[in-house]
Amino acid sequence: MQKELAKTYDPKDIEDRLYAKWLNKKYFHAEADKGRKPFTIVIPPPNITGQLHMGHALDNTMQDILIRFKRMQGYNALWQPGTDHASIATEVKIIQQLKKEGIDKESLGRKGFLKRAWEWKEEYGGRIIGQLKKLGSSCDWDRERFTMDEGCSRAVTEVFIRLYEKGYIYKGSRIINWCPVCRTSISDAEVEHEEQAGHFWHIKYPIVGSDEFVEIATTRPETMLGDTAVAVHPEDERYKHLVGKMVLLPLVNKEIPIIADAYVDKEFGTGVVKITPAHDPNDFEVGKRHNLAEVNIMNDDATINQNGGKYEGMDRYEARKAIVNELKELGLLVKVEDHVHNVGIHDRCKTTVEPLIKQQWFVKMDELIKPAVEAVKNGEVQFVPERFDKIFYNWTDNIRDWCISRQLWWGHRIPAYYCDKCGEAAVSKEAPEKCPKCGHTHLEQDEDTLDTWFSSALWPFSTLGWPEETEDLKYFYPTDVLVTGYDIIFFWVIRMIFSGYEYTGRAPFSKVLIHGLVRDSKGRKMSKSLGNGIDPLEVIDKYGADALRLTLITGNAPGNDMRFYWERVEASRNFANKVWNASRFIMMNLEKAQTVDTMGPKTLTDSDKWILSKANTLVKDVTDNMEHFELGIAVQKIYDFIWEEFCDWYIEMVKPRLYSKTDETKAGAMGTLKRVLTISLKLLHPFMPFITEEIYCTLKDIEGKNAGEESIMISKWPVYDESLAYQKEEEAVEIIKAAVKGIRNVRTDMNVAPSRKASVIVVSEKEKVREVFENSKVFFAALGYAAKVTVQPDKTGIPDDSVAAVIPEASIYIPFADLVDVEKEIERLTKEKMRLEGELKRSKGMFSNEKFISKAPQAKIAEEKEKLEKYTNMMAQVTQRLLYLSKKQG
RNA sequence: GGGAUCUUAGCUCAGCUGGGAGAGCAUCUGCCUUACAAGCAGAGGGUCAUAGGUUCGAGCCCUAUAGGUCCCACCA
Repeated sequence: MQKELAKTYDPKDIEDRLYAKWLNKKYFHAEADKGRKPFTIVIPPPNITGQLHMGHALDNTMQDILIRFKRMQGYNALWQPGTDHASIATEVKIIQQLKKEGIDKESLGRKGFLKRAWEWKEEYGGRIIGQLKKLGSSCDWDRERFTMDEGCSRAVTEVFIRLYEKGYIYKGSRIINWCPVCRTSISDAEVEHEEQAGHFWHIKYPIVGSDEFVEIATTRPETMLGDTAVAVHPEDERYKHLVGKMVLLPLVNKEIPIIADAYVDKEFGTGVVKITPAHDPNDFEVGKRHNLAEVNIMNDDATINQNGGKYEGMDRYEARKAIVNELKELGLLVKVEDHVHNVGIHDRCKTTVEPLIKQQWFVKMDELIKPAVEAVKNGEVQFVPERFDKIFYNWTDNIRDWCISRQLWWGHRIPAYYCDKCGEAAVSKEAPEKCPKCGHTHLEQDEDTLDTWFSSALWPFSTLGWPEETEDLKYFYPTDVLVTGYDIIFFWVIRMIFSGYEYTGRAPFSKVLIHGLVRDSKGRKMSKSLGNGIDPLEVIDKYGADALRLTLITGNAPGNDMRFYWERVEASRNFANKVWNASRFIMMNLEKAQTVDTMGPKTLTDSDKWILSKANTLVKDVTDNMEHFELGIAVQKIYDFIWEEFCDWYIEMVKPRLYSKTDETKAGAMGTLKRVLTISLKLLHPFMPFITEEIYCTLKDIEGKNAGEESIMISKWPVYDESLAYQKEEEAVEIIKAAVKGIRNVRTDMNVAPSRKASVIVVSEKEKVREVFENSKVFFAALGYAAKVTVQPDKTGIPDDSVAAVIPEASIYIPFADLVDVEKEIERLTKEKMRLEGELKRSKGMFSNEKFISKAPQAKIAEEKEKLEKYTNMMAQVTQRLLYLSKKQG
């Protein structure tokens, strides 16, 4: 430990060293301990492919603040860390890597591919963990987990089997979202919608046995290859007579029926819809209702398959062109309109999703979701801010079954085994020895893996040992808060909630703290393609982790997006520097005092009591804000207190006492400085862990006491102390502050050189006020640039050429013989009078309103009364002085 | 089409259950005062989007309007 603080604050000097110390001392580690109350947060596991971005930095800073706060409050705080295997993201990465080596996935085979993937995980999977450490995250790294580790995998299998046996997991041939680039199915949540400018092609389908046509309009003409009907609304008079007839599907030359279905909107397009059950979710439903054939026309890479006849092998967009051209040649293309429509794209690769019919595994959601909805309704799970429960309901109210199978290799392989001989499917933890139906001994496991969110959904309890009833699970579960961005409520939060209820019978957490996105300075999303991302590590490197953390938290309300500005980081760094230097000042004096031995008894002056009282209130307010997750407000209060009250006022007030050789209250000043600094550091620690630790530890060393406490992060969070509520002293110091401000204003107005001192005469009729000034002369003189301070009850002996600063309780006169221009002084006081007139008007207005007096709460009325008195008093003084001056002037 | 949210100082944003408008940055003025120029002391700048309503009292609650952002939704 260093004996004193370095001259200038350099985060690089301290951050890594302190983090290593914390790790070394095992401060982050938590063990189940029935004697203590737990507080648990599970980290949203970052992808192993991930690099720390601003979103992570914000998310994890918030979690670290909460966990450090609770740890200091005495909770047995566990921040459970880990990473996510991120099936698609990782698989894509590996494929890219292989491609560079000229290897393709298929030729490597499943086994070889997985070997490569695990190697990749070992090499890069820990990268983001190291970055989280740079940020200061106090995760219990001894407990680091991975969604594909043994325990989590066991949980996944367990859940799959339970749901299967309950009938909630089923395999079925349904329409799903297919990504032709990733060659896998994806869930609804993974589809983004994007408005695209497209076309509306109007096509004529000839009616069999007549010369008539029906005209249909489509945005995707290529799908006509898979049409198995044409539909009209049952009550559409225009087409009623056609229902039951057949049309000849052009190009394919197949007869398909005209059916009636209420799904068709009479007003839209031509009122006639082509039905392609295999490539459109709506048409799929219509097809089911009317027993239509499902003709799949596409291969997995979205090229046309053999069902497309001569278009076979063409890409879907090539085929579209070719088909439109041919229709035109045949005279069947009526017109082409511009049309803006929503296109589904895969959120990972931005490829246009193709709806396809495939055999997939699904989770039946309707029953499963019920307890989750109930939990949010009755408040067992609360979103912060509350409004996000609406987003939650919006999703749960329209829930559809969850497609969980993926045609990928990297992930949890589905525990279903198929008999080679009879095709029977068996779902079990281990591969069955023989087919339960025919006894055949050769079974093949399902090729598919599970949606990556299937395992993340179990994260709050799988990481604590579930399905085993471990001590950890019993003690740390349910967790307390989940902190995450609003962008993954659907993917993750909802799935964790229903999973928690289904498998553990309880909500996985009681609070969900939602934050927004960190955008660039222009308000755009940070993205790789725009190249506008800011690397948190670069910020840490330039300004320190504390500055980054402070920047991310200040001025940010839960659920709201924020913009990133370098200027704001700079401001945060400046604050860190402020704290550093104030601490340095205090330590220097503490050290000096001990050697010089001029310390008297620990007498506290008004100003000591004032700052202690302020600090005490701060403790209460900040604690309260933190309990309510108002982190931005909390840190703003700490910031203001430290900079304004503590540094700009208290430290300045205390200087004359420290520098004096005879002041008997010196020891009280020292004690107060140290005490308030300690409180401030503790309150600030969750937000700025490094700098506070460095100062705290150094401070201890100098005094040589409390050697037992070796780190601020395991020190006790301050609590409100009734005995420190010095109401009277607070008021007294506020009077002095007002007087000092008044003098400073007057001096600036008069252009008085800063070096010039003057005597100051304080006039107040009130004895108590005079007493306050007498008691505070030491620092009042220093802050008020006074050579000499006189306090008196009346205006006796005040030179005419004085300027006056008027505060509610007193008038302060400063004689500036050569400087005072009486006319100018009159002008200044007149301005002040006008201001007071305005205040008085407002105040009197309230009291002339009978309803205010009869209906407003007593406290409010008393408050207003006091103000009225103050302004009346000030008004009297200003008016008197003006009168005197103008009389004197003639 | 449904829903959420925002509109507060030049810029970016706070503003807890309604009780005299705040911060950071920027601008202007004066200071290298021995903790800090990454600083100190001051100043200017806002009919809190608009129009109504509730209330003794509205930036805050209600209604409507305008504009922005976002989410959800099967309109071919």
